[in-house]
Amino acid sequence: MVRLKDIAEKAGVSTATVSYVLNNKGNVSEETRKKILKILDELEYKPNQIAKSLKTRKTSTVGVIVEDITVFNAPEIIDGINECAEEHGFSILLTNLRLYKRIGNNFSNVDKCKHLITNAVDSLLSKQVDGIIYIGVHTRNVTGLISEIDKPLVYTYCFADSGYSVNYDDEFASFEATNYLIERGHRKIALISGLIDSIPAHERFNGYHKALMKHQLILNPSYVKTGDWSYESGYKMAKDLLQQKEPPTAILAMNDLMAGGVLEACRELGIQVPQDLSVIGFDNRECSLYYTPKLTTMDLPLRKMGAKSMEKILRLLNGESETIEMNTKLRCRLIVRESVSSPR
Amino acid sequence: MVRLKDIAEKAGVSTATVSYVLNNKGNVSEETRKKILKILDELEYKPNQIAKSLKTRKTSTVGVIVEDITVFNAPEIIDGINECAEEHGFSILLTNLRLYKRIGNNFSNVDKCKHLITNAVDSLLSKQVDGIIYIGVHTRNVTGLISEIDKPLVYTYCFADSGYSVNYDDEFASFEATNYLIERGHRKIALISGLIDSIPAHERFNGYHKALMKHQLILNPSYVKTGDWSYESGYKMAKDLLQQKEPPTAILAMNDLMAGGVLEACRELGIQVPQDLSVIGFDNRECSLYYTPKLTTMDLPLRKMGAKSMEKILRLLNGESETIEMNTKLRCRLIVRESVSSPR
DNA sequence: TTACCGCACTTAATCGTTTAACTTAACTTT
DNA sequence: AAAGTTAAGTTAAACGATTAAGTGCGGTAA
Repeated sequence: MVRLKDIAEKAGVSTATVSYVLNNKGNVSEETRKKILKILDELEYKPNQIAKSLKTRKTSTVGVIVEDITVFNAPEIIDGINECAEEHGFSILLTNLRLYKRIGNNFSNVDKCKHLITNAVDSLLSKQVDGIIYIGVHTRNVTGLISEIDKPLVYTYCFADSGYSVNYDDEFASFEATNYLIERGHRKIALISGLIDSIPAHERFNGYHKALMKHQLILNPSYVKTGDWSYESGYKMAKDLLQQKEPPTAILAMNDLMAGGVLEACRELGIQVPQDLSVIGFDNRECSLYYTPKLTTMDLPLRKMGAKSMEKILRLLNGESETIEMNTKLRCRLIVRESVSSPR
Repeated sequence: MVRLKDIAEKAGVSTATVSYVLNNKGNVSEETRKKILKILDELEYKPNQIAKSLKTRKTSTVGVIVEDITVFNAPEIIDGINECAEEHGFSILLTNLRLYKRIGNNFSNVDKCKHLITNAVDSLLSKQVDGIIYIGVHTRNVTGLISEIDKPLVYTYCFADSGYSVNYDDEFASFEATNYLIERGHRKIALISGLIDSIPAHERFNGYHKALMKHQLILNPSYVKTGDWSYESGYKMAKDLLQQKEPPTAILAMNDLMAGGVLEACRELGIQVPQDLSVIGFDNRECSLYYTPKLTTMDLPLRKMGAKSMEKILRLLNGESETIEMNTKLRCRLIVRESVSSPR
């Protein structure tokens, strides 16, 4: 291990001078600087960031808490964080809560959940991270799960009543998808919703409704079905919808899994997609590319969300809190593939 | 920020005593201990791990370098690392190389690749990680990409000629899959290989071959096709195979994507799976669950690989290098779903 | 009585940096 | 010539922990 002191001794100067050279500070003659630079290179000096951090009280490290890293979408968000962090010399201290494996899918055990989160936060703070990004699972409101901390904190992919957050614009995305179908000539557009008690389900419903209204179309309640986000529920709801006396000519599913179920139902019922029925999904999940036909779906700005979250952290650290948006909503993008056409 | 010193002052003792209480060391009377514990709790003392690390030269942090976190399988491995790390009070400093986005898929630019890795390693060493785990993309040999370091280093999901590594047993997995088909009565078993220049493709071919030999079956060269791991290549090779004069009754694809292509080819050719043709995939990728029919496939021990890698790091730190296996190969597990039956 | 031991602490050095404050010499200004 | 300024360093105190070595005291053994 080569220390600053070793460099200083070899160069015949004080550690302060070496430090000044490393940080481009203070007054150091060109001659001395060159000499030190040379020795630095020769001895392959690598600064000990731990020591530096202790003195400067900055670690250039951001703590990332993710509810479950193996859950769909989390890696892309982390990737986005990583990209922005790296550009600014920051590292990522990752904490995976493994919430699904530990408390199941219903999150009813709020206490245990809170306990896990508190532990994670404490551990990160102990390691002196400069800020924390919390990655949720989109559908949940995490208000109150993290207690006040005196470092920058940004929530992404989840909702929080207070504090900074970064999400995508569910309502607008749903509006656009519906609008796209209408502009292609569809009038009988069905919606397969996810669980009704989630915020995104509400917002997406609103977007659907607003698009209908914009074109003076009446919302037909028998065209709105509620699934539970699963493939099977999409299959089931599609059968319901398509066996009505006046079936829809298009179905907007609130995620790609349910859209997959719709496609399977169509195969069974002998309905051709997109000739007889147009289908739009949501998420641009990888599998949507391997459906037959390839699914037209909404792509989520996941990397951008990560990058934006990190950017907020950096600006917060920079004391720019006045000028930072509390809740940022990023735009989704419709990926046009093969599952939509004009109605016959 | 509450420091050890603050606790000591409030308790009327020296910082040493407080430190001894915190670390359960030294001689401290029960009375003093209780008093300190109480104050520790009252002031919500959180040790500064940076300071502790500087003194102890241990950070309880493992650096994880992943070639691309958004690539299939990486999150599960990280999850496994995380689980084991957490159990032992370790944190994960994550470095995502984003190799695909930066140098494309061919990895021909070895220099740039090496440069990125060297930077990542240096950065982690600067932050004084106790060890490093390198997560590759399975198909590659990464020998020489990381230069010698004097800390524990474990490769997983990739091959390295020297050093510690953790992988799964490709050959045995392929042997088992083939054997399963044979035991169900198949004799005409085709193989759709991935790119032939990769280590796993070789090993899986060997497993396939050995299973045939075990049952005195002759390897029929026209039953072995080489794809490039993509859905489309699976589709194309399946068409080749199925339009031969004597088509196979079963196809083993070296990944789920190509198996998906096989299923699509079957739909087009009016071939019923599994009645007319049995199909086995490899990877247990999420999409395989949404194929029609649901795909029988090989599940990879990803979490276990992560956990095992972390375990090796810990044992290496513990000075147990004598007793640690250099290359660990973990078993895969066949997931039986709906795409295999006995031949007619 | 003296020597020794163990208990329950304290003292102070240390880990590898940073940085405010100081020093010294050379140069400028009046 | 005296005073002031500047350049190019050095000194030494932090940062918040750990820990070897030291201290003082009461008890025990020879």
